[in-house]
Amino acid sequence: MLSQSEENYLKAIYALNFDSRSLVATNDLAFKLNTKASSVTDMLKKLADKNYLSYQKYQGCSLTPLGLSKAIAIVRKHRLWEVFLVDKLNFGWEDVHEIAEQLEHIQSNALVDRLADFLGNPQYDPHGDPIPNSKGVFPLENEFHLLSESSVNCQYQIMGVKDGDPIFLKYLSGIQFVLGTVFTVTTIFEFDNSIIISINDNRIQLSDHVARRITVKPIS
Amino acid sequence: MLSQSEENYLKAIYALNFDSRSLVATNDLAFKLNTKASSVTDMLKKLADKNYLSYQKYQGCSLTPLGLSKAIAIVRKHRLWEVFLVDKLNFGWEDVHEIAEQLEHIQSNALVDRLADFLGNPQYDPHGDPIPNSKGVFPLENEFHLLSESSVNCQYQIMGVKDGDPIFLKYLSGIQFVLGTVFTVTTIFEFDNSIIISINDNRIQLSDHVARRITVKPIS
DNA sequence: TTTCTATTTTAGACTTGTCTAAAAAATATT
DNA sequence: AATATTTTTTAGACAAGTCTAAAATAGAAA
Repeated sequence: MLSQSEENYLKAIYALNFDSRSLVATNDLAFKLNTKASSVTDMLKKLADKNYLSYQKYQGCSLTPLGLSKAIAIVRKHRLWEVFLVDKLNFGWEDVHEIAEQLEHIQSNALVDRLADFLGNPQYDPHGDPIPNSKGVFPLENEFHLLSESSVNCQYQIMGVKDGDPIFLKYLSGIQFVLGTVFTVTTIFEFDNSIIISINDNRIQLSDHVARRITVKPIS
Repeated sequence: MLSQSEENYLKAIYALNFDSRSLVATNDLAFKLNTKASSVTDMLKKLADKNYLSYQKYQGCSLTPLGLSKAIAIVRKHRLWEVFLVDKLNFGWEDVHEIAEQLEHIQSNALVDRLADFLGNPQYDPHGDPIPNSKGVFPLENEFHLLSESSVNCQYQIMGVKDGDPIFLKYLSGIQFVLGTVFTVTTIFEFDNSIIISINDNRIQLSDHVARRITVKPIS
């Protein structure tokens, strides 16, 4: 059985390295978890002892299959609860992250599975992030890509936002830029990668910073 | 802000003494919380410092208004989540307590209030326990109960029938047993729970089967 | 009223998760 | 290659919450 802290570490390691390409650095984890590197070192030793991750002094860590499955289970819970909060309780999508951070630690397999059924086994959460099934398998990937990789004069639909910051989300809602919105890329400025899009005749300029955090789907 | 442990202590004190009649003993709390008396003493000091309860060495404790309102808020959350689990996720009412014990600690006023709305602001949980509203006020108790739970020599008025079967209703009218009828319980036979009532000097025997389907109100 | 017993508190220790400050290792710079 | 810088670990401390064992108190019995 994992403590909430331990679960948060596994989730953070997964988030920093979900493609399992390289090792996760102690400092990066400390930053992500808003804690100190020395605390991270202590926890990594403990989780390595429990076989949730492999860890070599000074080299960083990576999840074992056991740790990975735990991390994915937590992600599944988090995203299902977000769907519940938005779809059933009518929360705004920018307000649900903090509550889901708490709900994701509730321990009960039956609860998660029944919740998923109740919600109609959704494949994506309100931010457009994929929800793994009870076996940890993610829905098949589609042709989504980042807005920062879009092309001039193409039409796209916004499918997800890769940043939970409420201020950012509020900014997007403010400019009518919400999940499902259809728009056209009008201009791309090479020198800073900022882009101009048009949403029903409104032209809006978005920085590269913003464009890198938005997932879009090309419209046929 | 209260820790989960602190919340559990407040809830346990409330449960042991919700009529605020007397002081709660350290040992009783230790038993209820499945912990040791020494741990309880430590926590009582801390909660008294924070003004959630009043505590005198060797005398026991009782909740302050602040502590009481916190305890009631936790009870509200617990019972609302139980309704959610049973009504929406189709859990059996005997399986929900453990999960609700976890959910009751989720911190978000908006969540509780929206959950209550979503559930239709229920007044009772699946076990029949009353659910306080967001201000901590419990639903008005009505003194109705089943005729099968009546006492000998008490006078009652019939308030409802929990069975729509026309033959049953016809039988009741036949013995003058209609809504509003006042009667006295004369005898209760322990061996089969059948009872004898008298309606203006007529004595009538009713089976437990019948008594379980009739709601009564005690007369002053 | 004194003694016995049950309850409660204190004292000191342990675990978890965190911290600061200093030491060690890895990496970058010159 | 030697030095400087950054990253990471160690060492030691602290708060929360718990425990055991011993001491203090309250209430009951003699």
